[in-house]
Amino acid sequence: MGVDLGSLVPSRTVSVRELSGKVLFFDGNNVLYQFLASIRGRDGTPLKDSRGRVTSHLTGLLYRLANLVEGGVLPVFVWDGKPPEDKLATIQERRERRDAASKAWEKAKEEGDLETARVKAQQASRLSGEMIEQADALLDALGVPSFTAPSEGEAQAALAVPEGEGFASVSQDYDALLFGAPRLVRNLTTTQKRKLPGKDKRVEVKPELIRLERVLEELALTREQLVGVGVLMGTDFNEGIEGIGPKRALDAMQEHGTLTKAAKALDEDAETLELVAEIFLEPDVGDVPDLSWGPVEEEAVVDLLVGEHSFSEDRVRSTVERFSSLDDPSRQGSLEDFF
DNA sequence: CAGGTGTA
DNA sequence: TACACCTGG
Repeated sequence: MGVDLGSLVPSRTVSVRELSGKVLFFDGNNVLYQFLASIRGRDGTPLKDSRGRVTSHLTGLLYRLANLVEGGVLPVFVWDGKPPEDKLATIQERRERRDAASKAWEKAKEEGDLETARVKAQQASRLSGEMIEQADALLDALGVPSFTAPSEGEAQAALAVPEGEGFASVSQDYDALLFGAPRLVRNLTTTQKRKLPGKDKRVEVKPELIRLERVLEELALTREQLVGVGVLMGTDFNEGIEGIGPKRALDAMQEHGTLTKAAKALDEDAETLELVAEIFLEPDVGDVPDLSWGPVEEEAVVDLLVGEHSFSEDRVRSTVERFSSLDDPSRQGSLEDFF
């Protein structure tokens, strides 16, 4: 998922406390997918309500947001609209991979191989339109604003982030940087521990802040060149080149300056790669609507989570209390008015 | 993922 | 108090 820039980009750890009072634009689909893939029982089965419908995305959203809002964060969720045409081939491949994982999961479960079952179950995760609707209804009841992007939520979130320290994108994917997000927060959890993929163990992961300006400075690249690095390595929209990882992609862009020249030097189809670069450099985004936080509608949250999805009422009510900081009426209107 | 509980 | 383990839904 996303472009693997981790080994190249400089970052600093950041605490939730430091993010207090800041407006964070969440890549909603990315965040829900993380919950769906990680909030699971021992054999890899996600949490479900009494009717058998998956609830991992709702559990994750409720508790994650409770911590952040309690810490003073002002969240905004951005959902994916229509996938870009260019992405269709990749999406098709992904569907095939998921189907294969799904079959392997069933097989591993039959054979009692729990570890493999868990891994395959995660790979089989899929986020449905219904899950997004449920999550959006929950946000609405909690007083957290959301909107849908024309296309990629990641791109919309990245470009919605104004200049200024009061704002950042939130996603696990480095793609946000290619789309031009001035600041990106990754690993935004409160307990600083995260389950290792596949293992039933947790490892310390601290939230980190990445500044695009700093990345470009450090790597001595323009944003166009950074996109070139990503495209050479492979993104959600293209496969990448065999034998080219972060190091060689960076070297190639530093040496040749443009993606076209680097591609030619590597004997690759420059035209196709430039088309992929265009997705990042000319993303399909729209205007950011006026945003407002609160009030928190406790009864609506209870109806949804307890009535509809079998959550425990006591737990829900006490968690909803933690959203009270959003009831401040000064937090309504357009973004420029906040700071 | 995050909170709660058991154990030393 | 610290941390491994379990549950939630």
